[in-house]
Amino acid sequence: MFQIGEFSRIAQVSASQLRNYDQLGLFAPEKVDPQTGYRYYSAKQLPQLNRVIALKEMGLSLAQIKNLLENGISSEELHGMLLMKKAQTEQLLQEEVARLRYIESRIEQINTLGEAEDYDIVLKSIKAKVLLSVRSVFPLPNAARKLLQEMQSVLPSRINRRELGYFMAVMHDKQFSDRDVDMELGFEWRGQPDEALTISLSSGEALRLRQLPAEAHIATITRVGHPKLAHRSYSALGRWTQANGYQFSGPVRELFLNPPDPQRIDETVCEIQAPLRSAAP
Amino acid sequence: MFQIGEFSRIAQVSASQLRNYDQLGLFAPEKVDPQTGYRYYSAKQLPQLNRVIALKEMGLSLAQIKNLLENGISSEELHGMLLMKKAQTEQLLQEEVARLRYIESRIEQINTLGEAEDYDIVLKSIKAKVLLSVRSVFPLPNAARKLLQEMQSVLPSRINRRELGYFMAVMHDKQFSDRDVDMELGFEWRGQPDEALTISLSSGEALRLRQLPAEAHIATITRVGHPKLAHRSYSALGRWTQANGYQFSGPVRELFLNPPDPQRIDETVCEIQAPLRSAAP
DNA sequence: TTGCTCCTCACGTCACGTGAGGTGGC
DNA sequence: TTGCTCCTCACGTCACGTGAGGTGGC
Repeated sequence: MFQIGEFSRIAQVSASQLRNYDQLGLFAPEKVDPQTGYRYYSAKQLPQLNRVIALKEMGLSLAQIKNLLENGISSEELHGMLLMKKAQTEQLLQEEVARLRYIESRIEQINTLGEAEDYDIVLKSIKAKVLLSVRSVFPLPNAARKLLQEMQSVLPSRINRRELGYFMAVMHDKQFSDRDVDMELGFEWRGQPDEALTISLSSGEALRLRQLPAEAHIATITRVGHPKLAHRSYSALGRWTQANGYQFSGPVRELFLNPPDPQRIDETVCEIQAPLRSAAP
Repeated sequence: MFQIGEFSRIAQVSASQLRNYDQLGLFAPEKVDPQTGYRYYSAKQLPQLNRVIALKEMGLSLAQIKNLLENGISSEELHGMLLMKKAQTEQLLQEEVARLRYIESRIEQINTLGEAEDYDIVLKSIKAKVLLSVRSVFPLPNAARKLLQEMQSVLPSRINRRELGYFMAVMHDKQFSDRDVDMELGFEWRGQPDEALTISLSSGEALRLRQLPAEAHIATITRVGHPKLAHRSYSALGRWTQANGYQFSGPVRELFLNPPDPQRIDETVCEIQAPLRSAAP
């Protein structure tokens, strides 16, 4: 018979772990001295303890292990549990790989720029949404600004303010440019979907409801300042996307948390959202 | 200004997280209503929050992030921290890979045997130790047993019992067999190292102190029963080692927790220890 | 008698999540 | 007035590690 200390040295399991397992009813000493409370373990118990350790090694929780040992699980059930655990572990592994790439991309950033970027890129996901928008090709940035102004003056008389969300732009061009931009402009729509809804504008175009699909992985960067400086954020997004093993997979969106106000254009806050997919390895 | 709920939706950070960050002094709302305690955040704060999220994503703790933000860390320091974090993450990644292999080997086990093994393999590490031992080629298992008996009768008169640890065997053969086995037999030595110590045996051989090196990675299996059935454990070790991406890297050891007693030979408890190295990929 | 080992609480860890019980703004 | 959102505690999570304060065996 071994005292807890000797047994813990043999099994390479701490004494506090052994006491813990005893208390949880997971693995009890063969004998406990009723006078002193001393726990005594036998060598024969080692295989039993090793089973606990092995199951723990596979990432099962102590509660799961207890359940499993008490109910004398069948091979099929264990097989099923292990398959599930395998999937979870593969997921975790992916996350660690992503984390590692993330760190490497930051190190790379410092190595090339001499410092970190002003704004940080964060991975998110977004649900499908409906936009009340118009799509058009804008020869110059000014044309887009005029359209927004018209929307802001026309909409309040036609629409309940509470049905509108944030102002958004969807960039349908593959290349970043500020000339002849194919862009969709509008507001998130929080009201009932109504296919017939049409709001005509002076240009002859009209705002209509359009779908924006959900995206499981988007890279976002939220920046403060004049929209004409957005290209820096775009190039940061591009570098990040490549360094983290992704590719752009759809039109980039801009979500304006502070709508661009001509009076306070330098305080514009905009989240650029780039849908991603994993790059082919 | 946004209330906490709206801000949490925009940033995709839970409200309880935001309250937590506020309390920790990590990221505070721009304004707090003194009457109601309501927290109000501005859109301009998003980049600041994103910095916290980005650092968290890289696996830094909130305490580290706070420290880093408060002391306005330099690029060099950040670079250093990231390199360290990278090493840690690579380590974690390795562990996840090992865990995954471990799970896969168990699934494989069930697939081929129809059930799990009786005994579980556990990875450990061991320190260097000294053995009071004799090395010899034993034609038959019986010869080894006789040697052990002689040691047990001779040693008590020559050595203080407290200087001896467990009985061990070191298998110097590459192949598992029970004929003409090149084996080292002896006891762990807990006393002072003394090169001159020599205990002669009737065979003409002598027990001497010998070094056993430390091993960072050993696969162990602890089994109960007659030593002649050990080959099952050896083949389990072999399968496991291959499935988990290792190779044997040195002589296998057997540690007898219950010394083999002819009267109770079926109660022998023995831990088989196989030193490992990573298999070339 | 002196170490050594063991015992049982109780609390800390880490980053939140989840109520309970209550209040402010449209 | 009715929801809705917010507030502050306080406690739970998970698997131990770390004392404090005390006792048993050679």
